[in-house]
Amino acid sequence: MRMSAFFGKTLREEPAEAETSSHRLLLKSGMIRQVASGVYTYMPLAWRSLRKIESIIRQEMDAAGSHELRMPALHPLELWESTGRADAMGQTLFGLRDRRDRSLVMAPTHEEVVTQTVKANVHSYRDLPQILYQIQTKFRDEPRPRGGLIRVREFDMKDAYSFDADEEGLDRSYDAMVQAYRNIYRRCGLNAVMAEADSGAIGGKDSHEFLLPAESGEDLLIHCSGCDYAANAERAESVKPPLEHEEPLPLEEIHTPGMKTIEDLGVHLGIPAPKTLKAVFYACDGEVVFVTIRGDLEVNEIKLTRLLGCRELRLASPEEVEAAGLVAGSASSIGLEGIRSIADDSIRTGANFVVGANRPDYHVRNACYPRDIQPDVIADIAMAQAGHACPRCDSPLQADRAIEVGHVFKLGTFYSESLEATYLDRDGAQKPIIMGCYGIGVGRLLAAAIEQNNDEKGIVFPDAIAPYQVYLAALNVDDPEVMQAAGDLYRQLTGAGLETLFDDREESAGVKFNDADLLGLPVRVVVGPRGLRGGTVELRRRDESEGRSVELDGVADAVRSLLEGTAG
RNA sequence: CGGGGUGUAGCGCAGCGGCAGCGCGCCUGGUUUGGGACCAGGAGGUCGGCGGUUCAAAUCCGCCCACCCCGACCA
Repeated sequence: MRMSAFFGKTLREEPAEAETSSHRLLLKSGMIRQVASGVYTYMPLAWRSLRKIESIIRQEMDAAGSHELRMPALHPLELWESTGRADAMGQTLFGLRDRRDRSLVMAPTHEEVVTQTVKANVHSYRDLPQILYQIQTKFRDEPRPRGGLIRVREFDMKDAYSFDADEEGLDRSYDAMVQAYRNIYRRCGLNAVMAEADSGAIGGKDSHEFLLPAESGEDLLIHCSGCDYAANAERAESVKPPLEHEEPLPLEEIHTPGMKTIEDLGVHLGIPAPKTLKAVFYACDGEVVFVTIRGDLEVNEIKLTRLLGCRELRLASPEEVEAAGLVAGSASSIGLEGIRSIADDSIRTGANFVVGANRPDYHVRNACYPRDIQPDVIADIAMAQAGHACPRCDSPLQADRAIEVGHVFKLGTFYSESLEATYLDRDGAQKPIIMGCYGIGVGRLLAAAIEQNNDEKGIVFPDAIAPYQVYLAALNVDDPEVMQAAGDLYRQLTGAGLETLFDDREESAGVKFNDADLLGLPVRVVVGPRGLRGGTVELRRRDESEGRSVELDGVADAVRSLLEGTAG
């Protein structure tokens, strides 16, 4: 493609609204343009890159035995009501009405429709297993779109669904998808980490996310420095730092005027956070629940929600706390009655904790479990933190922000039971089909790739997903020799099957070098009078600091060798 | 939904009661040409919208809308 005829321009100034690097670079390179909050036009450069990602995804999904189909984006609301997800999705679901006042939704995902489709086409164990996928536009009215393509309201997703007769079959389908996902990320040049993930309200036995470490990520990846344990912080387990063994001492009340936080106690009494127990009050579907956890730990609300089996969990309001007879800032579960009491298992790790005295401005020393504190339930409800020990191998855990670029999920029979998608087994018994689902956000993958591959000058595209492979820059377009040589090279490169963006614009050398760096195509070829005097041009990989001189007639071969090994 | 912020030319911004501005980009001509060149001339605006105050509103007041950031939320 000749840049003189290309559609789309790079920006000289930094886009004002962009904070994350991928958002900034996508805008500055002219790859995307915002239409509304969380809604973007993909310009030709971005679209080429996205199509390459899609192509890799298709190849790997097909190789895994999955079949591509295409489902609609417009669904009848009734279908979503039949599984209860119209309520569950809430306002995230985009809705509209047709001319006869029927309610439709813009599909955020396709479990319902695909299950309905399979129900009509699968009747026997002989029809199973099946894995179906599509690459299709999803609509989700996110409360807060952010970070350019990181979180948007309209986006393309590869969503796949597996259908099996039994759990073993589901495990095989799941493993096949996991392997396909690993291949996809590897081929895209990305080192995504497969991490244990929360399996959500529907349950199911396994769920994993593929996380790409990046500063602007919305998720926190907990991973082990010594083994391959990795989990989303929502779900991660850890061995909490132990305390030294102590003999229990008698309870002792202390005056603590104005001290309401663990920090206050530390500053004023010299008590380290792990030697305290803090009280947190939650409203679990409206019921106030008392939660006790060691002072150096944070409550993991996802774990707590699963433990309590509640639908909505939030911090209790001050009014609810007061109505329950609790003293915020000086509460403890000592002598607590009439309120469900949950404690993190960290209360077992030590003795002689400082806790609230259940009256204002007083705390108590030397509280011990189980002598003084008897919660109804003790479980792991703490956030794993960097520095905690790995639950598998005891090495220190690390924590890194990361972007979720894929999610795989063993669904079980929730949808097949709701929609009565059954099959007859060998014995003639009717059984619900066992499902899994598997998603990759295509645009988010592009954003994450840029997030992970850039420098102060611009994007450094992984070879396989770069919009073009070669940036061919002619430095002096008014010089007939230069243009002749550049034109010949353009034909040589494209003739050799190399995707080449030919910068034949009437711009200064500096502009072209800067745009080349900004766009981040893997190989840059520079044609200028200086090199031509010796019959050479300069080749340089975007991810290397040194270029090399190459004779004119060997450029295509030289470019190919620079791309080898990483080209998709 | 709570908190913070921003809306003025394609992009980045100044102006904050009295003629609509600057830089970049864009167009024309010329000179340049290996890391965002220079000179001259030019085009481009419902100042987010509606209403109010005023002789006079981009500017003051009110309401609304849009967008960004933090949080909540995110099967």
